[in-house]
Amino acid sequence: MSSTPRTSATSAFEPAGQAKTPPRTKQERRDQAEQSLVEAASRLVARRGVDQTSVADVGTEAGYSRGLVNHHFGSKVALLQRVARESQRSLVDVVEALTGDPLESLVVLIRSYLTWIDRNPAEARAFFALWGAALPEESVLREVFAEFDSRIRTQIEEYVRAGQEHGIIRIDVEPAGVAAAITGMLRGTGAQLLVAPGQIDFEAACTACEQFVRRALTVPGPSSPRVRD
Amino acid sequence: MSSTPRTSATSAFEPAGQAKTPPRTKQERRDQAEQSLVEAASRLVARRGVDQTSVADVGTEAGYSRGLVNHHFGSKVALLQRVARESQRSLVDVVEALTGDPLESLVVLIRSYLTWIDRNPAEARAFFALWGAALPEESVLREVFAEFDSRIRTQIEEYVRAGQEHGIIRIDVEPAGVAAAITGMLRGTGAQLLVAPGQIDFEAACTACEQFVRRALTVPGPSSPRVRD
Amino acid sequence: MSSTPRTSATSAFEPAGQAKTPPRTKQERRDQAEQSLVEAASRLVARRGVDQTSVADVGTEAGYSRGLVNHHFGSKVALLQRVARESQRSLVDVVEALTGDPLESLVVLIRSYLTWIDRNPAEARAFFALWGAALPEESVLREVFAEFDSRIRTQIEEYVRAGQEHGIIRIDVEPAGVAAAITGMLRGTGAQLLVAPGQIDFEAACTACEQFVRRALTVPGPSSPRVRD
Amino acid sequence: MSSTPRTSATSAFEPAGQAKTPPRTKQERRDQAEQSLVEAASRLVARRGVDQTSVADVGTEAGYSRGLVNHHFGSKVALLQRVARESQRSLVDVVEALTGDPLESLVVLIRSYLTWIDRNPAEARAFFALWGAALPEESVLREVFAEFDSRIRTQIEEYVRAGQEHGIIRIDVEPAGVAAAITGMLRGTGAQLLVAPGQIDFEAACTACEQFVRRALTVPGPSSPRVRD
DNA sequence: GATGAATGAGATTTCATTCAT
DNA sequence: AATGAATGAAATCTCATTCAT
Repeated sequence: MSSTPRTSATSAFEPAGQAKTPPRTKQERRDQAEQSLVEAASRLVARRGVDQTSVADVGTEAGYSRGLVNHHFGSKVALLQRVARESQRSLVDVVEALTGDPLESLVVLIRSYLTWIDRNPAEARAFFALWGAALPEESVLREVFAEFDSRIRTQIEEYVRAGQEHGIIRIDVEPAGVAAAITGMLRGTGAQLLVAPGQIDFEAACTACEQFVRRALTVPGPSSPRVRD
Repeated sequence: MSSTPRTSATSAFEPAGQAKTPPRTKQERRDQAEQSLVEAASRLVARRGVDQTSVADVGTEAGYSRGLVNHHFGSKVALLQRVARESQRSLVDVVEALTGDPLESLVVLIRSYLTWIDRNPAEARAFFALWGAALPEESVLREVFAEFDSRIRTQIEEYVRAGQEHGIIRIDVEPAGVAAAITGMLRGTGAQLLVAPGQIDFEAACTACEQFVRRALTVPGPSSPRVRD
Repeated sequence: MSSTPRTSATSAFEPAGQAKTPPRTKQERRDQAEQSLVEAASRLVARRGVDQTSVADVGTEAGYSRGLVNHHFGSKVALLQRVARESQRSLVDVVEALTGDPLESLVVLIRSYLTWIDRNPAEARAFFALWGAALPEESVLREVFAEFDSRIRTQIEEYVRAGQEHGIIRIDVEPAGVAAAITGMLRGTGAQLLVAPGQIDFEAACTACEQFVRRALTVPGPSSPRVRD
Repeated sequence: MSSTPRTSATSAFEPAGQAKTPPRTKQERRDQAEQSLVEAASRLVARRGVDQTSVADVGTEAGYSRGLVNHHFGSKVALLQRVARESQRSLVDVVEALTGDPLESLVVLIRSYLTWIDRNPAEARAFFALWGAALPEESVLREVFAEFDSRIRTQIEEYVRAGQEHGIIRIDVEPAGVAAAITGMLRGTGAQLLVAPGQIDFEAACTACEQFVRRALTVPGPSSPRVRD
């Protein structure tokens, strides 16, 4: 997945699709079991939520026994944190794969991310369910997502700053604020797609988000006031 | 808008703060108890999340007995749906109170909403925790939020359409898409404020959101290409 | 109901059918409410059993409030004992109404009782549900039914003894044993009718019970060995 | 029959009495725990009734933890159905072990069954308490007992029919009706023994039941009109 | 490495009862 | 007389975790 990030941002969101062939060594078996458990947990979290998913169910869903989660991860919290981190991979991959024109990169990011949600609703829902579970004050997942959000914003911030340095992005915007707004727009729009899949016109929402970013950041041309779109 | 607390929209964000005096009639007692339970549930959901909040805790937090929630609401789900609906009131109130210039109204909406979150983090966190809990596929809260999100988007959509009819908002934007993008931006930015309160510069994020909307929707002036901001 | 016992044993099992006209005096209102509660309890016990019937449900089913049962009866146990006693009335009435030839009376009793069950399955089921609840060692209803069963058996025993004195019933049967066997046969056959209504041929079962009693008790004729039936 | 404990029918009424030694394999542990739980449930149901027996009590009574019933049976209903089925074994065993003269077999059945009740009042009371709990319309146990009663009646019916074919039982009786009457007599008489143990003369009741069956079914002899008894 | 038997804390819910209205 | 708000005990069931196999 992350080995071909150049071809297209969207390709980073393609399903992994590894075949489940019986591995040889103990370490491979161990890794395979853990991976199966993480994926099973992701499916169940997407379906029922964090607290309605039991470790026994995860073991069974993965095709193993009720006790395997604790055997491998020690506790439910550890499993969830692992699942949360894995569920962030898609966004990290796409953000880190952005190249070229900083402004265009941000526009591509928006479409890539929303397209990933649209095409991988199960994985996306798992991510959002975990993120939603991180919102209460005492959530054990809060730190995981606080760190992660921070990294994403920092990346976007750097793109904005680079664009400003290259004269591609207006200098009268605050990079940190823009990063927060873009990240928020992606999350909030994605969440709406998942809460009511049929009610939102994906293309219209995606286009609007792109317009927001492009028009807000494009340097106003002195002669041609028409913003390209 | 947040500087003029007299308007009804802003007042909707003020804490309720009614004193708990022993009421006379049965109906008053009933109403008071239910209100106390809803507020207690809101506090606990903000703190611990939906599933880590027990109905017994809610009763105790409200100053009553463990069994009162079921006496009044019949089930935990019914209570949560009630809390979810009440937690939406603030946003509904502010959206419905918007008047005057459609574009300015939308900009005001953004600042009002984010300011409300910044100033009422407990209530806001309750709302977001419930919203997060609505994301899994089988969540009993999904329908409540699907309906609610839809209403909010419809309101915003109407503002956009009105602005287009009055020549204040560009006609090359899709009202439904813009509504989804704005709603998403508010939700996602608000959520980030709650996940990592210290890491986000509220003013910068708020300003960026305002810029996104104003620049994306403002009709490009023929003589003065500089978009005001 | 008990005012016309002579016409036919079966008539004693007819439904009471009193109209529920608003009564005048307080005492009448009180009696009417209690009667309504007892009947409601009977219906609910027949439907759901003793422990699955709550006093609140009884009040509601009777068309009153949740609290009326405790207001009138003080406790659930007191209500149940009252319902149990009322549910025994039908059998008591029919047993006490028997007249004429003792052997024929017993045969009539059998058909009357089983017919009552067949025609009043709701009331009958209430009686049997209460009787079933009396079987555990520590049941609060045990004494009520022990007394009642004893009275029924004593009545039957007297019929048998009277028949023996008149030379109509064989003297080589033990009246007490016969009374227990007849009572048991009625109860056990009735219970089967209620457990699996469709599976039992009422007429065949009833006839068999009659044959059992008639043939077991009839004095063997010296010249005509054929037992009449 | 009860004087010859070697026959399999009677042995079915003997207490199980296996010692509780710690088993080796998981399967043995599982079976042992389940058996202990079923027996504990039987004891408690006999003592307090179905609804007054909690699954936690069953676990404790069996010498295990509160949660084991749900671990093994999943629900209280499943446990009760299992207990009901096990409690029927004694009667099934004795009915299926009957051999030889059909009429005498039925007479033996009566004494065997009532004797079992008299000697094993705890197990018998459990069976009857469950049977009593099956009488309400919506009881989850109804089907279990409907099936069971049907099987018993069918067995008895076949005996009657066989007796008629061999000329041992009168042909002017309906086998199905007789089966219902005999089953009912056993149940109802047994129940009375349990409701008021001291008030019933076991021997007299048992003898009366035997007389009922023998005299009702015996083919009237042409030369010797005296029915033997 | 993997299983699953067993535990016991804790969740939701039901409900008999008390008592103020 | 009647209502129903409120309580708190107790029920069933879920489940993370421990541990023997």
